[in-house]
Amino acid sequence: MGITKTDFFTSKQNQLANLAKALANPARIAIVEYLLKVDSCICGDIVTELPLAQPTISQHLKELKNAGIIQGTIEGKSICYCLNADAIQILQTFFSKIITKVDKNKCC
Amino acid sequence: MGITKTDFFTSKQNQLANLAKALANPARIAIVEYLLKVDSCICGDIVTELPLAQPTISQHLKELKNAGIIQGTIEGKSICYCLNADAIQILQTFFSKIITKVDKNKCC
DNA sequence: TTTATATATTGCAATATTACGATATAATTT
DNA sequence: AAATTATATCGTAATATTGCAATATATAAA
Repeated sequence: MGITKTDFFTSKQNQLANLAKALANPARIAIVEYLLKVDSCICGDIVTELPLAQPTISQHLKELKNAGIIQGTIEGKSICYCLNADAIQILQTFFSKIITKVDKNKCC
Repeated sequence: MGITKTDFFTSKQNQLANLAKALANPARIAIVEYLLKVDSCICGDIVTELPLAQPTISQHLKELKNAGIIQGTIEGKSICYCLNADAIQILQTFFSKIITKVDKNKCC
């Protein structure tokens, strides 16, 4: 069909999948890395930094914002974006738990 | 277009995006969580566990395996799957670095 | 060797994603 | 107010993803 069976999974599973989906693109990884480096910036800075058109960057920022990975604050005629550690913490916790719990000896 | 501009990004950025993409689906999150619980299992166990058809589970397992998140070992007529902590470690390291480096005071 | 069991592959329909040109919106500057 | 600057939205084409029925493959059991 092409539609994920969201209803059959828990809200936690859907939350993790949505956060992962927001980062499932190299341009959005690059945006996150850039924001980590400069702490905060405006959309135009990213357009200059990455080899993608302005509407494309704007769309990627929207997806990161919808997922809660970044936040945007209106500052005059531009919008200041920065990372939201809380959302990334959810992913970090999930992967940390896996790392500590995986028992290589019980693997096949 | 619908095609990611892979060539314009670093291999590290593409690697992180591909790992995230492998987990960007609640069914695959559920598979990972199930594998974490039972340490290892066969495809049929997951088909019983999740509300998806056998070909769909098989496809999800293939994607997780291609991304390096799980490994499969042939055991007679079935295939034993388990988590590969190394791949998940890459994501964990990335997110840990973000968490420790994000400076909330420099946010907008 | 026929049958059963376990998983993978193929083919397809429905939907989602990626990218961008054109254009809209909204605040700033002149 | 008109021009400029910064970002968002719309529309669209190309491609990718999701899910499954049908079928193929491959090993084990009878």
